[in-house]
Amino acid sequence: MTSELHLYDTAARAVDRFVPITPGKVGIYLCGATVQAPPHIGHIRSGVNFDILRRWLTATGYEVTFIRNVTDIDDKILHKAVHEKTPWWAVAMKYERAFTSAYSSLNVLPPTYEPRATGHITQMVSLMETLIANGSAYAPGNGDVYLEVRKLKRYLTLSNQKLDDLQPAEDADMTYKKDPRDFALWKAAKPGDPSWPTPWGAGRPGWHLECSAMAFAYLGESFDIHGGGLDLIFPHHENEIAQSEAAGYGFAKRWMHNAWVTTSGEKMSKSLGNSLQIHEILKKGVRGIELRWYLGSAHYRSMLEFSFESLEESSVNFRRIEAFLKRAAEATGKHAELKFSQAFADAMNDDLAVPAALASISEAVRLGNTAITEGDSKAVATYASEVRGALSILGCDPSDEAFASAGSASNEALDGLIQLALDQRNAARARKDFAAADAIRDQILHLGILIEDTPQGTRWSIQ
RNA sequence: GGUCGGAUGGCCGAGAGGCGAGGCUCAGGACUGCAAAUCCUGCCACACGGGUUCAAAUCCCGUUCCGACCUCCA
Repeated sequence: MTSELHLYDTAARAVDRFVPITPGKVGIYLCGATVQAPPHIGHIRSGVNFDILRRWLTATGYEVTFIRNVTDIDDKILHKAVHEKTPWWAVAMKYERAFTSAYSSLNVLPPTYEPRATGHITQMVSLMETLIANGSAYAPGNGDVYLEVRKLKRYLTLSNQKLDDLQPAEDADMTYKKDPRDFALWKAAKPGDPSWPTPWGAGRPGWHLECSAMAFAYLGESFDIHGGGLDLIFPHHENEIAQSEAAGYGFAKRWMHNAWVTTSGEKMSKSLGNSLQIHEILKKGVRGIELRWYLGSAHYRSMLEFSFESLEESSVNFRRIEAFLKRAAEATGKHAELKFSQAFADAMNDDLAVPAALASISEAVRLGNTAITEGDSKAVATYASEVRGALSILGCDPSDEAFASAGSASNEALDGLIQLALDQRNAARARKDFAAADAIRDQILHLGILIEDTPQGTRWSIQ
C-alpha cells in the first residue's frame, strides 16, 4: 500500500492531501525569472525545488503540464537597457539565456512551455477588457489601467493581511488612482519606452498581469499548483489572485512557496550585494550535480544557509553515494534500474520531505555496501536500483546524460596507460616489493588518480 | 504599526508529546603488506524562564536573539 501525496498549501497554511482537478493530470504554474540580471543560486534553488516536485509527480504516474514563465519586460530591464545602451529586448534575451544555461547545468528539466510576457499582450488586453467590463478595473484616461482593490470580494488571503494595515506606498501617485493601494495592470507609455496599442492607449504591462494572462492561456481558469519564491507572496501572488478572481477564474487551487538561500542569516539578493551567481560557483570546479544535490538537500520550505564549507560537506556525502553506484555496477556488471523504496516514497509524499528521503538513500547505500562485501549481487542490484531511482527523482542520477562527461576516446587511452602502471605495481606487490608498489601508487595519486586494492582486484578512479 | 518564519550536538540538517533521522568531521575497532574504500562502535543535542502531562526538543504562557514581507525580489 503506497502512501498518498500530501503537500503544503500557503493559503491554508497546512499540509493536506493533494487531489488533482483532473484525475491523473497536474497543471503547475511556476513564476520564473524576470530577466534583468544573471541568476543567483536562490533563483535556481526555486527551479530545483519545483523540478523535484515535477519529477516526483511524473514518477508517480501523473501527466504534468509545467508552465514556467519569463517576464521579459519590466522597469529594471528598461533601466538596464538605458544604462547599457542596448535595446531592452537584447537585455532580456541575454539574461534569459543565462537562466536557461544555469537551469541546464543543474539538470532542471525544461518546462512544458515557457511563455514570455511580451508574447501575450493580446491575452493581457483581453483580460483587462473583462476586468473593466465587470467593474473591477478602471482606465482613468491617461493610458494606465488599475485594479480597484476596494471592490474585491477578497484580497490578501495568501499573506493574511488587512488592506488597512498595509503601509501605503510613499510614492503612490494619486493623480489617477482611486486608492493608493490600487495597482497598475497596464502602464501608459513614456517617451522612449516600448509600447503596445490598447483601447486605452499605447503602453506596456504592469508586473502582475502577465502571470494571470499566461496561466489562463495554458492552464485554464483553474489549475492545480502555483509556485514561486516566498517573497512573491505579496504583492505578486496576491495581485495575481486579485486579477484572476475578479475575472471570474478559480485560479490556483494550491500555493507552494520555496524558502530562500541565505548567507549570514540574510536573504540572498542583489540589493544586499550578497548574491552568488551559479556560474561563479561552477567556475570554482564544483560539479553541477553536486551543486544541485546541495540546493535540493534541505526541505524546500526551510531556509538554506549557504556556505562553501557545507557545499563541500554535501558533495562528500554525494560522492560516497556515487561511488556506491559505480562499485555496484562493477559488481553486478550492469547499470542499476530506476526504482525507489517505500521509505523514499513515504518521505516524498510527506510534502517532499527530501531530508527524510536522503536518510532512506543513506540506509540503502550502507546495506548495499555490505552486500558488495558479502558478494550478494542480487541484493546489490536491489539497493543500487533504489538508490539510482531515488537520485533520478532528485535530478541527481550520475548516469543521467545531462551530466555526462565527454571524452570517452581519451579515456580509453588513459585506461590503457593506467593499466600498464597497475600491472607494474601488482608485479612489485607479488614479489613483496612494497616500496616500489607504494611509489607507483603515490606518483599516480599526484596525477589525480586514486588506486584502491580490493578483494576483486585493483580499481582506479579520477579524483 | 501589521503579517510571517526561525534558534536542534564540533558543523550541516530533519523531526513536532514517549522509542537517539541522516550526513559531515573527529576518536576507537574490524578488514588490509600499507593505504584507500567499506563496515562496526563512540561523541546522548534541541535559545532562556515558567507551566500542562505518567512522559515535552515537540503543547501552553512569558522572555531574549535572528530573519523576511508590507507594492523591486526566487
